[in-house]
Amino acid sequence: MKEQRLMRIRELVSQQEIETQEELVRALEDSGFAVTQATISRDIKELQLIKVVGTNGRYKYAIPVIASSVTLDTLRRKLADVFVSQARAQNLVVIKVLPGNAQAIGFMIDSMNQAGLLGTIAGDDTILLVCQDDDAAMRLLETLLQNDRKPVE
Amino acid sequence: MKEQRLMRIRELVSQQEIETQEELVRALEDSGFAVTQATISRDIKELQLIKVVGTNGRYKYAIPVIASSVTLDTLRRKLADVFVSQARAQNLVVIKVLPGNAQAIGFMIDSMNQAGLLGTIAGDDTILLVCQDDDAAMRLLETLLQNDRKPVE
DNA sequence: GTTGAATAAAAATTCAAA
DNA sequence: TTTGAATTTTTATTCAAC
Repeated sequence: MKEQRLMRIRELVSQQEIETQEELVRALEDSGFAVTQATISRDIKELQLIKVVGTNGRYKYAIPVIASSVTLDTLRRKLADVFVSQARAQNLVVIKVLPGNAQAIGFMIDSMNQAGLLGTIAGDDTILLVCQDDDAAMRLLETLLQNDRKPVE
Repeated sequence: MKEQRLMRIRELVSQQEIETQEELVRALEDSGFAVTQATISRDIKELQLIKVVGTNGRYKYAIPVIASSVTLDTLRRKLADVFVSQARAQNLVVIKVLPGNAQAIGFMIDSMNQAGLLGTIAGDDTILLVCQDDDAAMRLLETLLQNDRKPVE
């Protein structure tokens, strides 16, 4: 039942302006799901829905852009597809990819707003990642290239 | 004073994990800004910060991806830099750009989650945008290429 | 227009239960 | 593991002041 409810929540949130969890409770009721605010609060956390300010200045729930486009996972997969080599020099990381792919990957990395990553420059097949310090650079590399990891739990 | 505070909030939020507004109040205090939670609540709304679920399962404030990276404006500027030609055939839009730039632009367009845009395919210098219908295609083109517009107000 | 104190409103969590 | 009732915590807003 939970699965269906979660799906319905996504639908509802993307279709109509849901301002509060209570409102969502009511909308779900209309859809045949009887739950309380407590449950909805958990659902929202699980779905990673966010509360954004709409054009009318009021809050509403929304599906985050990051969830719909650039996830770490899609980035890793894409990177794995075009990856050529990787090197680190202190706080700098240089990643080489197949020709023509650097900009797209660079942009994806940029979009992730990784902590400790100061900036990204991409040419045709090379991406330069400028990190805050050596440690941040190491962590970033790990994060990006760790695409063999099994989901936890 | 408010301006500086807003900027500092952005900084704080992107640098450290701020879980609640009270925490932000304290962090601001350390930075020399004395404000209450009420003000922070307004600031957060104004900055359109969102509360997201972090990797540790706890909530934290964040700058929304759409606001921090791909705005329509940055996309238009970038597109203007590399734009070569544009054509529409019914619900399809084909944009030609300088060699090696199609993927990055395609990805940016994709990230914007434009309504009516079903999908994007990018090669080396060509981007194909598949829209819901002719109208959506026309509107998308307008949106993308309208880089001569003065900021309102 | 901006703010804080107080308050209302909303959301997260605890705790017990199934 | 999932849930609701109750509760706590957090956040938004009201209202007065500046």
